[in-house]
Amino acid sequence: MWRNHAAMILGRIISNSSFNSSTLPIASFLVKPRFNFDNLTHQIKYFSAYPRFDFGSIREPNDAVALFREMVRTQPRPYVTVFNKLLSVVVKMKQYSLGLHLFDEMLKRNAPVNHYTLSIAIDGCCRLKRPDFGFAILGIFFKRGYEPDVVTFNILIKGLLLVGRIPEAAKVLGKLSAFHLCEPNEYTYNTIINGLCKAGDILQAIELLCLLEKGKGSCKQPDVYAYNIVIDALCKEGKVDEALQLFSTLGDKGISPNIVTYNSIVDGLCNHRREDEAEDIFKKMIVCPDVVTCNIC
DNA sequence: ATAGGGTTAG
Repeated sequence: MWRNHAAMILGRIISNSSFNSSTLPIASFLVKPRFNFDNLTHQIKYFSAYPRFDFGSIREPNDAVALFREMVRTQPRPYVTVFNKLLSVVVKMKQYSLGLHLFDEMLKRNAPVNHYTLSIAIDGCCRLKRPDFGFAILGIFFKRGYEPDVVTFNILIKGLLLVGRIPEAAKVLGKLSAFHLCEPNEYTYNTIINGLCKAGDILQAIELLCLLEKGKGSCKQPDVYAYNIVIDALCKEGKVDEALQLFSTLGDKGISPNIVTYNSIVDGLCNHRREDEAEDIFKKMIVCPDVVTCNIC
């Protein structure tokens, strides 16, 4: 939908003005290769007793399993970061069950595990819509003497929101400070703002946003992510004027809209037959890179 | 020392 809108608006702009594409600089030609010490690092790695594993070659789940088997029988055993990297690759492939299976194998085989590993595993549970399993893994933290941090709790809160357990997510947020578990950060609040919006409760999301703007919630001012979430939700709800209103206040708040902000606004306007306004916004958007371009020249 | 979390669209 957005591509069609963008193409249409671009067509309008190009037919109304004269852009000169020949002035675009090719900055990379100006950058001469220089000596750097990366080669040295590479040599150290090359001669290291610890084998490298090529995670870039993983194309399908079976590749990950093969690499995992190789890793568990390699001596000396690869670092915990290497296992974490593999788990993370599997989760990014959306192979959550496989990721949890490998995590289970790691525990059984006494492979190295730390709080990163546990957080990745909890993320896998949450994405499978089983935050309860995630909380079970939280138990392993305490059993092994690791401390969950704000990232761990953000993952769990997101997991609860994903299955619509909003009151429990709010309860967890409250306990973070009450039990001195960790200090919520911008990720925490943005996760909750997003959860509220996706559940259709934009009003409560805006309420939280305003609370944060007033400096409550012991958090920094809301960032561009927070505003993007609410602006997009308003647009999708058909409240495009409210979205525009919020959008127009960003400058005063010291927030630079980014490509996501513009995409949501332009899409919202076009979906309500307000192409002229979309075109104005679109023009403002493409002025920004021109400034950088001129500086390079 | 190849590690974990938040936004749109496709």
